[in-house]
Amino acid sequence: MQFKIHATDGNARVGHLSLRHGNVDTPTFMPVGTYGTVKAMTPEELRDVGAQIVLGNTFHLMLRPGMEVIHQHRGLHNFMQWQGPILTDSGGYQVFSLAKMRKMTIAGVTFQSPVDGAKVFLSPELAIEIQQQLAADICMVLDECTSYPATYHQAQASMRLSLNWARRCKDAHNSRKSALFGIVQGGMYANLRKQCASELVDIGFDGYAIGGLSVGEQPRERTAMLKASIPCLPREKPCYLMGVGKPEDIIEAVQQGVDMFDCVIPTRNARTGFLYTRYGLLRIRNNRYKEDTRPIDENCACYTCQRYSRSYLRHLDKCGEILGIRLNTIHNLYYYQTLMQELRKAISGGKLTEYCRDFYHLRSHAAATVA
RNA sequence: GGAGGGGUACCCAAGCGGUCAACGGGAGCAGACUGUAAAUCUGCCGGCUCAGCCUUCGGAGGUUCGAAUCCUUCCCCCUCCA
Repeated sequence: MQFKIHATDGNARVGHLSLRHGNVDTPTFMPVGTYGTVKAMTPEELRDVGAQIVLGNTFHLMLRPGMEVIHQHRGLHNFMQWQGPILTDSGGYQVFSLAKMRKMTIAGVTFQSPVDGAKVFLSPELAIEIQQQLAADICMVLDECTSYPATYHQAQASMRLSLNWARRCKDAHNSRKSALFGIVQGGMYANLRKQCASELVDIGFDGYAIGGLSVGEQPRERTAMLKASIPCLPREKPCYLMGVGKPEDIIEAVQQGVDMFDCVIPTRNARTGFLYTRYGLLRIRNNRYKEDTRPIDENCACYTCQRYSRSYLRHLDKCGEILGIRLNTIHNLYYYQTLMQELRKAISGGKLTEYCRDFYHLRSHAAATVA
């Protein structure tokens, strides 16, 4: 893996990531494809929407279809027919999201499978082995995504466990074909974040992620954690903010120096009729769009906006038609990719501040326009 | 013509003397989703001067302290037999 920074603007930077299956321009947004598919999208549609790299999930894929099947396809790329780069999450998020159905020890996590209820064990070593079998371009260490709120002691214990696991992941990682990223934890405590970041850097990773955010905290807490963590990380390595976020969250984090993002929001919200526009959120289910013949966003060049009216999309949503989900997803992903492209352009041109100002300005005048 | 069954809020549908403004669904309206157990979940859904009151369970009348629930009668639907 190679990472080159081409331009900076404040803490923000534009870079280029060379991975085994292709290249990625940063800051980048990675659509989430937990089960080996970005829901409702074909790989061609993903590419057309501008995605350069997608996520897969260790935990879910090891349960279903299981590594035997993936192995028969010689990896996840062939299996899902996405030939671009893939980053796999380790299962650390499931430690958080499936908290009611797992038990943790220093050795690893025992989950109750959400598929059939069976006991499933995941350790740092296993998480890496599986990600290597998936042929991920970027593997993530197994971590504990600390829940929120957490006391200082809880956050500290959680961070220590994640560090222990990070070391073991580093030891287990034996393939030069994939990169390995460490993950900063530490709850909402700046000194824990700093400590965790420093110790990860001592271990040495190809890139560094900031995890355990967007778990219920206030935006200002999140920013504070970014400000605590990022300066402790090597600037020449990619910085990945996990699971974030909404457009405004991404803009904030890019200004802090984050290079990579992933989030289910554009895809999940597309399925529930929340569409993103430069003017803000548009809830396509709302009655006000019943007879609205305009596209979602008149300035959007996506497949959906080039063809379909708000009225039609609302109709599809109301009828529960699959096409509605697909068209909405195409739009939201296109919006996100365009946002990233514009951010890269703004940084390259040294105009990030202006870009951000315009972003918020358009939104503040949004309500009327989206109507 | 004869014998049965039924008419409940926008729709379907429970209730069969009080705890019923009336179970459930659906539709409708609004909201939420941040490394996806999510094409999911939540709230509202007769009216009002809203911790109370008013008008509702095909129509009209009656019994009762009290009825959507019992009786009488009328209207309308459905099934079977002639």
